[in-house]
Amino acid sequence: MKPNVGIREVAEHAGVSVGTVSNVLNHPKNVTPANLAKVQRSMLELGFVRNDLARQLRMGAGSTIGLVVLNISNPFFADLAHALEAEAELNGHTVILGSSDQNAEREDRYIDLFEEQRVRGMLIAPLDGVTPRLSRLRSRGTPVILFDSSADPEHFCSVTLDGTAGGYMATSHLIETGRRSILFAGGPFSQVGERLTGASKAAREHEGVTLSLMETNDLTVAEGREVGDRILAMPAASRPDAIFAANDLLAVGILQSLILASDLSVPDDIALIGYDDIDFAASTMVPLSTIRQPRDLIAREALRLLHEEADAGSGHVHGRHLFMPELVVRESTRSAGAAAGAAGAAGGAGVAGGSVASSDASTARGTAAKRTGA
Amino acid sequence: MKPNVGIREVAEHAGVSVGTVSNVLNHPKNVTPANLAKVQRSMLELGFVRNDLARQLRMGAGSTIGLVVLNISNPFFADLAHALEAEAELNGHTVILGSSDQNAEREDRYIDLFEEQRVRGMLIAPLDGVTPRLSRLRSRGTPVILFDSSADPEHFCSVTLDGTAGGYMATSHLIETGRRSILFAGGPFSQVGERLTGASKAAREHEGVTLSLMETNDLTVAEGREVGDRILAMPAASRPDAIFAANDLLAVGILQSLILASDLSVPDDIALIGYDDIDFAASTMVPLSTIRQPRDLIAREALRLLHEEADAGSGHVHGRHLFMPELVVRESTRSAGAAAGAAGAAGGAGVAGGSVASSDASTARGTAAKRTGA
DNA sequence: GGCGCGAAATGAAACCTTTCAGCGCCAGGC
DNA sequence: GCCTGGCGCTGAAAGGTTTCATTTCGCGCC
Repeated sequence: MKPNVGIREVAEHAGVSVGTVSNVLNHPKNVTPANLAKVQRSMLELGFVRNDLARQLRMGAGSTIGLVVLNISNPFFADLAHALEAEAELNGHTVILGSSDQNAEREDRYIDLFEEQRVRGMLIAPLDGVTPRLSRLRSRGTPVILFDSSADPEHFCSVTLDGTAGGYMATSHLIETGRRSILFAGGPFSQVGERLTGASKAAREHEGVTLSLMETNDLTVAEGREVGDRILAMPAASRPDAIFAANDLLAVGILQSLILASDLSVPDDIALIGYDDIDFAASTMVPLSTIRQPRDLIAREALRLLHEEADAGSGHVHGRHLFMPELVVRESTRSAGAAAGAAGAAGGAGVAGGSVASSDASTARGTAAKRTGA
Repeated sequence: MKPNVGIREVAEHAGVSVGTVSNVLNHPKNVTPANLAKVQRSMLELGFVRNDLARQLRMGAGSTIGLVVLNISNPFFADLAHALEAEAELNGHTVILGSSDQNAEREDRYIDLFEEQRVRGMLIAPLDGVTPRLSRLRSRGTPVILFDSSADPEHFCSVTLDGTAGGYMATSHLIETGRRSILFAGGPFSQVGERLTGASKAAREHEGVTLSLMETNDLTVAEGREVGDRILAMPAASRPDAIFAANDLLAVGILQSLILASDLSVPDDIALIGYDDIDFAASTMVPLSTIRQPRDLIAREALRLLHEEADAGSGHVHGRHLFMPELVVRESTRSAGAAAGAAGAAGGAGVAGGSVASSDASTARGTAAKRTGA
């Protein structure tokens, strides 16, 4: 219909210069009320829409934030995306989405794509830790914030939950409710390594506790059901009395599988704890105990860091921000005898051990962040 | 570090003109192999990254696709986003995300934001049907594809499941497995109207079937639990013997609530069917019968339409694309007596009624699309 | 009435790319 | 040997905005 109507047409129509129109958009207070009104009327009449591409081009950098997650179908990432997007929108920023689907090639393509789009910064849950590609990206000037606490805090900002503490909490909780033979299910281990580390630490600190492992290819419901089936196939005597699933999806699948075999009860025969506290965790047949990650806090902090890095330029000091997770006790780990303390969201109650990680945890109370600067 | 390195610096470094560098990027075959190699080497050495903003600006329109959904935390939309994004990435396009959170103001802001970004097109699950704002958007030239079959096919392309057919299928299935007193739970009705229409049509076609309604504010697990509680509060005699929940989240909540009250059994006392077939539907304590929506097909078709509309310009003929949903039978509607036919994903088996919608459904078999052109 | 000052408006430059008309050059046909 | 055509390269224009050095205007004050 109309050939593109730009700032120039508006200026002509309103009888002012392009500079004035630009000022109306960006520095209204430097414009006479009379002119302001005139220009605004012209904009309406012509149906002017500011071209953000040109704007970003001229201004040097984007108003867009790239998010690369492992899989957007995972409710944890969906919630994270949701929180990020709400937070970004407050500043007129926009989130563009990339789901790597656990595929390094896709991850690379998204990084390239986003860099070409001159995103203001990227938030990445990297597949293989920090690759050279990420380093190059950063050194070219694109702020990068990682969801991965194993990153080198010298060169990258990262925002994560303390997976070691979380794993420790979960396992300690299982131990304190009387379980002794614990199975850690999850994988690939490269992705859930910290949780495993925490779990094994807790196990080592207690006499008579054994921790066994079952690695999965993925953290999905389907994989969980397979884990469940494998457990059911074990001789009853050698079955674990508790399972720590590396995320809630897995736990849901395990639960499903165990419960269909009606001779086993959760939590009486086998206790089960997950990780993430996705919305469904409270809605499974046996409501799932889990480790809660404050996604909105993570999102907010990630964006804060991103902006800081974008604004400060090279003078920026990277930091690793570890949020302390929180234990959420529900039915699936109820102790066989009496209930262990108050149920509900009593954070960290079971993590009174002497380790550094756990004392940090109880200090931080699940909300504060600890900064490890460079 | 480096001042931005652009096509110009590359040209200088390689000893060619900017035009040649551009050709290397866009029409490599018009460039001498020698020059091509020289330029590519220079790009690598300088760490050149093409500026997509300038590119899009010059080329007139974007490589970005705006997606505005009701809530990205809803697994149905998360899956849709996932499918879209995978599909878009094939063409080097990018998906930017907006979650309106059932809030008209947010929806508006996203539409504005995306228009300013000169998206190639928008996919919108509109809150209040087609608003004047959407019409204006379209008339200014941005392709708009709706997830809402109630849209006027004269002026918009839309891609949806046939909600009426789905509602009819679900309800017919309940009736055929012997249920007579059916409760439709969901809302706001403006969003699930078609499903309700289909349900009430199926009810009317059968003697002795009553359909009652319970409106919700939202389609979430929490609302579902409230629905469940309300049902439990009813005198046992007047409780429905089947519930058709307008989506799976709601159904999950209802299930949770009913099952915690252990005197009721699903499906024996109350059958339950959901809508969407989210991943969790198969993983709830009682696996949930539901209506499956082929999300990846929808995504693909939506993008096809979007590109068609973007390329064809004003000569484009809008169309409404209705995909036929598919009945997925699981435990939660098992008939009280024997199992009704094979369980599993036996599509449409229960939808042999004489109505137009259902015969279309069995013809289309859940994959084909029916086009209602303008 | 003239001077100077601050506020407001101006218009060209810059951001980085793609496109395109034009130019030089070489091979081949006459 | 000259003309034609084709191929590759060149360099400037265009695309819409913001920025900024300048110009213009209005007003108070001497």
